[in-house]
Order: sequence, then structure tokens, then C-alpha cells
Amino acid sequence: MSQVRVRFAPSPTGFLHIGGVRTALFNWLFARQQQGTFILRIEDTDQSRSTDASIQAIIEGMAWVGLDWDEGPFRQTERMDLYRSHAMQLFEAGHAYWCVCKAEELEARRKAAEAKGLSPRYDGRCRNLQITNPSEDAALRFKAPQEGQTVIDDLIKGRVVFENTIVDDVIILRSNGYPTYNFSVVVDDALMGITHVVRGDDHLTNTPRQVPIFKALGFTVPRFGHLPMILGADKTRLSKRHGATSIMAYKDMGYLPEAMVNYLVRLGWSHGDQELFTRQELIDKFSWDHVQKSAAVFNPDKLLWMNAEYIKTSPPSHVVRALVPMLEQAGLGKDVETVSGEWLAQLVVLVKERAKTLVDMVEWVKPYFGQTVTFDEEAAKKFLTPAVGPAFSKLITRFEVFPSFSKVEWENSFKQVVEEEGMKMGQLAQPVRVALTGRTASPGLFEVMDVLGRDRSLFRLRKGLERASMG
RNA sequence: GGUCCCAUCGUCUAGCCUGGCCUAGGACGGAGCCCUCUCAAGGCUUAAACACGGGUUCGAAUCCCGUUGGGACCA
Repeated sequence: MSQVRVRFAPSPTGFLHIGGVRTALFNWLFARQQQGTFILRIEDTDQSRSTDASIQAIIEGMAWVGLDWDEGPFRQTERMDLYRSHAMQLFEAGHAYWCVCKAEELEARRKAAEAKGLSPRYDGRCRNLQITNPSEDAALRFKAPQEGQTVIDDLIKGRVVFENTIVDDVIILRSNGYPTYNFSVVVDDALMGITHVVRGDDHLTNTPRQVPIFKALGFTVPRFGHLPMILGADKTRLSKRHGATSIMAYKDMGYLPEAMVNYLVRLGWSHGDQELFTRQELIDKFSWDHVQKSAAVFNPDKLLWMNAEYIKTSPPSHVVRALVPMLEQAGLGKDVETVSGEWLAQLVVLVKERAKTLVDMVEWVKPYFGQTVTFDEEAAKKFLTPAVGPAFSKLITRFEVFPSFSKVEWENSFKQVVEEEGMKMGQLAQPVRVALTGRTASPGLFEVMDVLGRDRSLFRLRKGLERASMG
């Protein structure tokens, strides 16, 4: 009967970062599993720091990792009337009062309290003044209950109890008429019918301030779930200092969104010993009681490993789709146009277990475009020497007999030449490798020739021989 | 300062609720070996942790209390 409704509510003050994506992910997973509704809400109340570019970045990031929302994006700045009317509703019902204390006074009193070792809370000075028509710069405060407890049965942390005496009367409407964070979230979550508020655990201690507001407004209080933070290697909150924290930076670094999603979900959630999950498995198996309570350190090495796993196991055509834009960026756009999708897929298969990222893959794949290949000078100098000339020309003669490439036949011929010349495999393989790819490291020679094709392989071998005879 | 949260290998974690199967399992990373035409990939082996102190119990990583350490919020 009670349909699950969850939301992701980022503030648009920069790019969409990894921690945000993970929060969104847990919400999305839960919504999809419960066949509920996932809502995107932009918390742009802080206008000085919010930008449209950031909103675009959020949308772009969500799209990249494949998190689609069912409602929204809503913007708080479009909902100001709602906050004001609900604030006034509280005032009229006696749940809120005008406070005329000046910011400087509050600051001074806070400092004084701190000096005396007391907690720096609002002293309730205006609480019973019954101000009805306030001056211009009055703020509206919520009259928080001063007795009893607020108990939160958190989805992740379990039962958390707060004494109401510790929460002071928070401002809900600033003197400039803008709602405060603690108030606007409540109004939005209530009005949007959010059933489960799942957010970072930096909001845990805000919850006892928010729960009484739900109640005073006459709304049912949602369930809460507070996700632990993501830390950098030095165990401090993840920030620019730790390298890339923008989700889109990982796209640029050649990560597959599926790998990113898998890694991020596993960071804090587990299902026994399983590491790799399809998206459907994630949806089916996700559960709050296997979400870790403690903060987790972001481990780029493991993410890299996971990305390599996805590169190896994803359908080649899928990898091609992600790879092509990167090839274009690398200036290979023209070359990509002249080849078929099938051939690109073959190319991906050729290098997929060597590339940990798509950026790696671009490098691995470069030698296979174009008729000729650029030699790595050091490699050519070392392996394309006059000494290999005889074996080289013999090999070419043998290959030329074949009308097309055949792995078995070519490999047999190759071994024959090696034997006849009294060489070791490696003595011929490395020069051939350099001739074909320009480098000393490559996939297996005959896989390389397969991708290159008969004619291009022969062409490059002749070029290699030329170079070898030059010495 | 007050309130709240957290605590298993370097890291992510399983186990904890419902004590014994835990001489603590898996994964990343590390080390070693194997495979091998190079580089990878793969296979095998290996080092590495229950923060500390009390209690409860025949028995505690698991339950209780405390300490310490980290973190969040009040800003």
C-alpha cells in the first residue's frame, strides 16, 4: 500500500562528486527494487553558491551512470512560496515565533556561552515575547519541544535516541525571507511524500531538529537512513586533494559507468563475498542491513581492477561504443570512419585484457590503424637489425604463398622458419612484433596478424625488413 | 565544549543481531612460483586484522561496561 518514494537532493555548487553518486545510487537501487519512485531535487536555496552549470553537471553525471529519475528535477528556488506559507502556518499554529535578536548579539552570546563551557545554543530569549508584527529583519524560529526524546529508527545505524533538551529553536525563515536548510528539506520531503530519507550521515544530527517540524506541520515522519561517508587515503573526507572526485572525471579517465557503479555500491554495501554484480543483481540483492555503518576509504586500485574486469567481460560492441568517442578525441576520427564496427570489436577483443581503462585501450589500439606503423625508435634499433634479415625474408616468402591469413598455417610456417634458422622463438618473434606494431609489447603475434589482415601484415613485414637491412 | 555516530588484514569487506562450525573467510594491492613469442591476462602459493581493558559465560570477533582513537553536527 505505501509506495516507496525516495529522493536524491544535491546542491548545485560544483560538479557531481563520487559521494553524491553513491547516495543517489543507494536511493535509486532501493526505488527500483521496491518499484517505487525516485525523485531528483535540486537544493539551490543557497543562491550565492548555486549555478546552472552545476545543475547541468548533475544531470550529465546521473545520465552517465544510468540513474534515471521518475519525478523532477525540482528546484527549491521555484518553491519559495511553499516554504513561506508553511512557515506562516507554523507561526499561526503557535509552533513558531519571531525572533528579533541581531546576528551580532547572537554571535556574542554564543561566544560567551562557549567561554563558560556551555553549549552554544540559542537561549530562547524571544520565545515568549509573542511578537506579532515584527520589524523588517526578524527571523522566524521553530518552537522545538523541550522535553522527551526524539527516537530515530535509522535504516542503517539502527535506533538513535536524542534528548529534546539538546535541540534549540532553529531558525526556519531567515530575516531575508529565505528558508533555512533544515526547514526546506522538511517541507519538500513532506510535500513530495518521501517515505525514506536516505542521505549522508553528516545529516544524522540534523534529524532530531527536523522530526519535530514534520510533526508540527501535521505530516507523517518518514524513515531515515544515514549513509557513512567516503574518505580519501588519508582517512579525511574525500576532496580535491585526493585526486579526482568528480564523477565525470572518471568518464574522461576511461572508466566504464558499470564499473563505477559496481565499485561505488560495493563501497559500503556487501552481499557475502561477491564482488561483481550486474545492475539487475544489484537491484535484486540490495538491502539496508548490509550497508556498512562506518566510513569507507575510496580505493582507486580496486576501482581500476574492477574497470579492467568490465572491459574484459563486457560485450566487445559495448566497449566499442564507449571507446569510439575517445578515439575521436585522440585524433583517430578519420581512421575510425573507414573501418567497420565488426573490425573495431575484433580490435577490442585483441587488446581487452591488456587495457585497464579506455584511455589505456586507445594507446593499445593505435598501431592497428593505417597502412604503415610508426616504429618506436628504441625498439627498431634493438630488434630490426641486419642479423634478422635472412629469417625475415624467408618468413615473408612463406607467408606470401598463402592467399589469406590463417592462424594455424601461418603459425606453423613461422615455427618452421625458426627451426630452420636455428633460432629461438623470441629471436624472431620480437623483430616481427616490432615490424607489425612498432613496439616491443603487443598481443600474440598471430592475433595481431589476424586483425591486420594478410596484405597489411605482409606490407609491414616488408617495411620491417627494409628497416632491418638499413641497420 | 556539548550531542550523536563509528571501530575485523594497508584498503574494501564476510562473520556480530540468533555466542561454539573462526587455528577469522573473500576481494584489491604486495611477495613468490607456474604458463609464455613480448606485454598482459590466467592459475597456484604466501605474508597480513578481531583498537585496548574489564566483565558475563564451560566458551566471545560476536553480549554488557569502560577506555582510547577517529568522524559528524551545533558554526
